[in-house]
Amino acid sequence: MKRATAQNVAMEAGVSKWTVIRAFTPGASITEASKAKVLEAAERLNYRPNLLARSLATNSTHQVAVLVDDFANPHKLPFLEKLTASLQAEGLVTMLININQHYSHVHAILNADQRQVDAIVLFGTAFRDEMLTDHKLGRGGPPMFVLARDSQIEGVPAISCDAVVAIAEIGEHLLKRGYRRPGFMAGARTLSTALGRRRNFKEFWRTALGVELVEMSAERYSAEAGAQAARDYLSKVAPEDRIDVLMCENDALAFGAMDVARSEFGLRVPDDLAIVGFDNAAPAASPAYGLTTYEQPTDQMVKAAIDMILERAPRETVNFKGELVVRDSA
Amino acid sequence: MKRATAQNVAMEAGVSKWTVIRAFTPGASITEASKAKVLEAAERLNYRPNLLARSLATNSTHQVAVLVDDFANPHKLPFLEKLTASLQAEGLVTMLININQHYSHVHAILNADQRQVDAIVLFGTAFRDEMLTDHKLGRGGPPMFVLARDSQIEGVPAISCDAVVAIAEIGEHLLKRGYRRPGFMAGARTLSTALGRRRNFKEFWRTALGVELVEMSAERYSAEAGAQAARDYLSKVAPEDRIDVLMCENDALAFGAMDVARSEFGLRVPDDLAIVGFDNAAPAASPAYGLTTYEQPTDQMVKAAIDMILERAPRETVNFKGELVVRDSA
DNA sequence: ACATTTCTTGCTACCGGTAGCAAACGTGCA
DNA sequence: TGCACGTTTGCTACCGGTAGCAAGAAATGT
Repeated sequence: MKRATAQNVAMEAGVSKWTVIRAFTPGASITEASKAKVLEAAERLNYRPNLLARSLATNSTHQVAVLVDDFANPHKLPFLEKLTASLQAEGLVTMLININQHYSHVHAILNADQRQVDAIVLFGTAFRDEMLTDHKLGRGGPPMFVLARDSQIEGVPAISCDAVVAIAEIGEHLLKRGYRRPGFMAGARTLSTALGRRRNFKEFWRTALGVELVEMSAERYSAEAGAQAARDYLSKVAPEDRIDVLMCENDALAFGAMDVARSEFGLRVPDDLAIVGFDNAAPAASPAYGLTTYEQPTDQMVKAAIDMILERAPRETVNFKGELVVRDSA
Repeated sequence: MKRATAQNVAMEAGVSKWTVIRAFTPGASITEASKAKVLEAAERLNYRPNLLARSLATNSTHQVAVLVDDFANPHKLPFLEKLTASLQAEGLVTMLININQHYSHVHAILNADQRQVDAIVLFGTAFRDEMLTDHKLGRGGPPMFVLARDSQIEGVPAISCDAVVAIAEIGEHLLKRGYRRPGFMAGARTLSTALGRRRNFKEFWRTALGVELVEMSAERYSAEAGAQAARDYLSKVAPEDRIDVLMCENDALAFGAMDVARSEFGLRVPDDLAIVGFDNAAPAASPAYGLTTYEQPTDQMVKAAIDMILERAPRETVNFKGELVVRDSA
């Protein structure tokens, strides 16, 4: 059984289809009498307006594509929750696109564009800027934004947490606590994102103490990859030559590293090895980890992204200051 | 600048718009010559077909609404990853809808329906069956499915993990390990879902040992709520009167309970209190928790859901057997 | 009572595609 | 050269709404 259209309701109510539309358009010019008549007929036929047809006519879908490529990061879930809730509060709906080996960013952007989304939010880490600059959508394409990562892409503003300030805060804290042999674990060696935090952290120690950073790289941004990278390092380097504090590019890596340090190498955290993460993912707060980490100002970031999408704010890169969360691990 | 339409390309290439459409329709009847001509003109104008218009004409959007209401459960993320990836592999796109206090199931279903989605997947826990039975979409509405939960709703098949078998397996394991004073922590006392696992578990112990289950309820399905529920119980009951094993309705609750038991009450897990979860969320595998839990057959479930959506399988409730994952906690 | 203003209703045209029929085209064969 | 046939192309009608104009109805003023 096909669904009822405005035309069907119109016939049922004995009016024209435009009167039916008006009955469903808030603030439209229509008498109470005909509105009631239409609404009753609509009820009888179980009429629900077709938003697809409306979108086609109004040239606006109220849909926002959100591209996610690192589901391994547990922090994605609460962030996604806030993002979807805030979008919905503005009458926007989320098209969630999973970027993976079988579904590239370019593919996703093309698809989202053809579905006439109002905006595309790149909410991930694993893409290279070149991917996107190569593929300009040209005229009429939806505006794009990068969320929770920086971006050098021309015409694609980024909404992110201020990495310079964050790293400086973390560095100062570690310095004050007396750590002197720092290490850094990056999540994916090839990405320009990784370079940001790493470079800042490296620079910090060089300037502060003239000390060189020990660098290691995990294959991906996951606890398993972090565990493996830590295992590689710890089994290679003798206890007396080891770093005394490890900064991980995100919490997922930190959890893996801490697990390995404690259970496979019998190290005490923070006494033998201090660990710092980034994101303040849920398990970080648990006494099982007690991870010192850095919390991104997700509320502000989400708000800023939505303001840009709705053109309530200028579409330009913005940074927000996050907050250092000190716990037991460092 | 507005985007180019088939009509624009047609004029540019000196053909009719239908020929342009054919150039973009695989297998359509068109000569190589005109196809090349059209494609070249399309390239010049940067033409991309409008899927909205196509959806309106073909009456199929290739969009599936996925309603999620428990973002607090870390297990949702990998599950969502699989679901979106599999949908995309079939050419379907995910409309992610966040159900919360400000956005009800009914609201979400109405919206998804008006956007003409091809199917609606209820991927959550917090809804009551009545909510949905009350609100039948009537003729022409998209098919609905319940994923990872059971459902008694008429006409809404459920794809879930067999709770009876799961609870029996867990019970047998605990019995064999010698636990005799069982407790159960539910995530939300009011929901019928909760009743399933709880009832089965209760029944199991009653039948096996004639023992009564100690029941407790958390406010929500989150680590914090689990922690609070455990705190309430442990501070109320003297050590000698306590349960010796606690089955939690999901891992998130178990993590919170374990944290509290160990760090606030100095209990050893599993010696003083054994703990079992459900879902096999990522942190369960970590040595920090080593949680004995039950893994749902997510791959099978996702596949089954998609087969039903695409009508490759009959649309009827199915159950799949999961797997007990024994670790240190029980 | 009649002119004028305002509100309500119906209309045409349009959004950008798809479906399927009919005409135009090119080709093979007698 | 003429005819039948299959292929290619263009056409009308349609999907279900929106925009904005114009005619008709009702309310207001004098």
